[in-house]
Amino acid sequence: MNAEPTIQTYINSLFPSFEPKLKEVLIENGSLKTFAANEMLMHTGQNMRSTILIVEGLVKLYRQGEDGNEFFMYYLQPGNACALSMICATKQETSEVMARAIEPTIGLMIPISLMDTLMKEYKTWYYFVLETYRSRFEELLTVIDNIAFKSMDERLAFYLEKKFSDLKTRSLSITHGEIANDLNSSREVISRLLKKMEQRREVILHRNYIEYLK
Amino acid sequence: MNAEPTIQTYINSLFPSFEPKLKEVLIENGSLKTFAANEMLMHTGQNMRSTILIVEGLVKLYRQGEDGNEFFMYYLQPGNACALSMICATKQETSEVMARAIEPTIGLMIPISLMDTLMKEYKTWYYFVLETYRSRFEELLTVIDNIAFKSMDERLAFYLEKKFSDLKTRSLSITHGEIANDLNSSREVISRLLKKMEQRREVILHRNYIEYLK
DNA sequence: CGATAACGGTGACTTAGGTCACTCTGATGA
DNA sequence: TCATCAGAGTGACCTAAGTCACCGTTATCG
Repeated sequence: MNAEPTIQTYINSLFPSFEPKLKEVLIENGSLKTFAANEMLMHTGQNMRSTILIVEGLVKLYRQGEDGNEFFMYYLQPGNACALSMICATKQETSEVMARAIEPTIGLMIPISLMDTLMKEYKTWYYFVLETYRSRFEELLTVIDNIAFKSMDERLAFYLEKKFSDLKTRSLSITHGEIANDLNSSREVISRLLKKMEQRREVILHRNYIEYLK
Repeated sequence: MNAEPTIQTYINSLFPSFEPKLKEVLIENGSLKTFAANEMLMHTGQNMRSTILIVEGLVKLYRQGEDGNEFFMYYLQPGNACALSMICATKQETSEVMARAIEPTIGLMIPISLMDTLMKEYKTWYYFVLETYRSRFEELLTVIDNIAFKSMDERLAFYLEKKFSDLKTRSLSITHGEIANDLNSSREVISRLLKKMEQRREVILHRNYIEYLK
C-alpha cells in the first residue's frame, strides 16, 4: 500500500491468479475510480456501464425494502468483484440492490464492452467470474438460512461473528441502531439481546463500540 | 411432445437461441436422464459431475435447515438450467441446496469436462449461462425480500400467485401442510390465512386442492 | 459553558405467528 | 361396511419481537 498505487500494483497483489496477458489487458483498459465513504457505487434501477473490481476500501451490499428500510447482505473487500455489476453489465439490466462504500474505496472499472472478449480469451478471468458468482450465491443462501430458520439472537450472534472476522478486529465501532438496521430489526430489541450477550461474557458493550470476547 | 423426443428435438424447441454448432456439440455429448417423481437431482454435500438442463418435468429447489425443515426457493422448468450444477460443476464444490423432481423429469446432462470449451467457443452458451445466473440471483433476492420484509399473509399470497402462474393452472392440488412446509410455517397458520383469503373471494378451498380466483 | 442531539437502557404493552388439543369429514382399503 | 387415517377447522394459549414512552449519559458544537 504505497501512497499512490498503480493499477498494476493493485492487480499484482490482489489478483495473482490472473494470467499475464489478462493483467496487461486490464491495465490498459481499466481505470481507477475513487468513492468517498457513504457514496453509492450502485443503486436500484441504475444501468451498469462497467464491471467493478474492488481494490481498496469496503463496500456494503444491501437490499432496499419498499418502505425504505434496508437489509444487509454482504461486504465486498479488496480482491472481490461485484457479481451484480458483472451480470447487469453483460445483460444491460438494472439492479435491485444497493452498493455503498462504507470506507473510502477505490474500484477498478472494467468497461462492459470488454467482458465478452475477456470471458472468451482468458481462462483465469472466466474462472474468476464463476468463483465470484458462486461465492455470492452461497452468501445469499446463508442470508436466507438465517432469516428463514434462525431467531433474532442467533442472527445477531452470526452477524457479529461475521463482522468481526471479516473486518479482522476485536472491537467494532458501530451503534445498536446500525445493527438493527442491518438486521431489519429495531434498536431496542438489539440493545436487549446485546445485553444478554454481555451477561454471557461474549461481548463488552461501550458507547459507540463493541468488544468481542471470542 | 412426441412419444420419444430426441435430444435434438428438445434442444431445438427449448433452446432456440443456441447457435447451430453448439447444438451439434450438445447433441453429441449430452445424454438424457430421467428422474422419477420425488427423486433427488441433487442433495446437500453431493459432488456434481454434470450440468443439468431440464427438458421435461418440474424440479423444486429448496434449502434444508439444520433441524430438517425445508424452505422452498424456486422451480426449474423445461428450458431452465440448474445454476448450481453449473457453478458447482466447474468449481467441483458441493452444494447446500436440494433439488427434487416433483413430476417425472428428464434432464439433459452435460459433462462438466465440456464446460470450459463451451464457454470459450460458443457465445450463445456463455450468454445462456450468464442469464441463468442472473435470473436465479434475482429469484433469491425476491426470496430474501419476502422473508425479510413481508408478513406471512403477504408471503402466502405471493407464493400462491407465483405457483399458479408458474404452473399455468387455476386449480392447484396441494395440502395446507405442504404449503406450510414450503414457507417454513405451520399448517394451522396457513389454514387460517387461507380461510381469510377465501372470505376475501381470492380462492376457494377444497380438500386437497385450491382454486384461484384472480 | 450550556444547549442539543445521539446513543443506549428499560418497563409496559401489542401482535403475528407458532403450538397444543381436540373435532369433524371424506377417502381408502381390509 | 366399518375402521383407520390424512386433511382441515378452531379455540386457547404462549412467546419472540416490534412499538411506545420515557429517562439518563455522553459527545459535540455554537
